[in-house]
Parts: sequence; structure tokens; C-alpha cells
Amino acid sequence: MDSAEFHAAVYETVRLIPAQKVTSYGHIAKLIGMPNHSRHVGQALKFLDPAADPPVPWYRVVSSSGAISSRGPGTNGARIQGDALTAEGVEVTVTPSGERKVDFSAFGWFPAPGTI
DNA sequence: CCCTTGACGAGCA
DNA sequence: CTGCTCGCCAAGG
Repeated sequence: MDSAEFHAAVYETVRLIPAQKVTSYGHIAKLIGMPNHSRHVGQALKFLDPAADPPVPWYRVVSSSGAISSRGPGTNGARIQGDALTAEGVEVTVTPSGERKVDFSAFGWFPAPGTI
């Protein structure tokens, strides 16, 4: 599997995430058969064209702890993602330190590989 | 070819 | 809860 196929597989899988559900980078990696490439799932989403057609609901992908990565101070990516999820009806908790988190027990989507 | 970076994950103190 | 270590691997300098 080359880089282009990897990206395609990631986008394809992310589109399968139901509305009002979230999953993790690591689980996306498992679903496409590359459990050790969680970092590259993030890369694929990072390179994604926001105007892709059909759209890719990248905002439904968070870290394994349920937290939304900050992307560093000065960037508003985390806030955008949190807002997008909130707008869809997903409960996003904001910790005192400003961290946004999602409750997997209520909104998690983790199908076993091969069952989708 | 070596070194550093990451929208990551799991384990441990 | 926070912080640190190690494993992972493609990309870019």
C-alpha cells in the first residue's frame, strides 16, 4: 500500500463514522489493517482538502484518550473541531486547562476490523 | 545517510 | 489527575 492508497483508505473509513459518534486515530489505523500507523492517520487528515467531495468528517476523529489535540498554541484547530462536534450534538467537555474531551462511553464508535 | 518531527498509543511513576 | 518513556514509521531537512 502506497501513500495515496493509504490516504484513500483513511478517508474511506472516516466517512463510515456515524453522525454523533467519534473514534480514534489508532482505531482508524486498525480498521485499515495498519495498527502501527496511528500517526499517519493524523497526517492524512491534516493533508485533507476541507472541500473534498464526498466530505470527510475528520472532526469525528480524536486521540485514544478522547481528547482533541491542541495543534499547538496560536492555532484554532482544536476549537473548530470541538465546535463542529458540539454542533452535531456530541457532548464536548472542556477541562480547566482548556482541553476538549469526548466521552467514549456515550459517543465512541469502535467496530471490530472486518465487521464493517 | 543521519537526525528530527509528528492532529498517536500504551505503560508506568 | 500530570508528566515521562518507549515504540512506531513516513517525510523532510
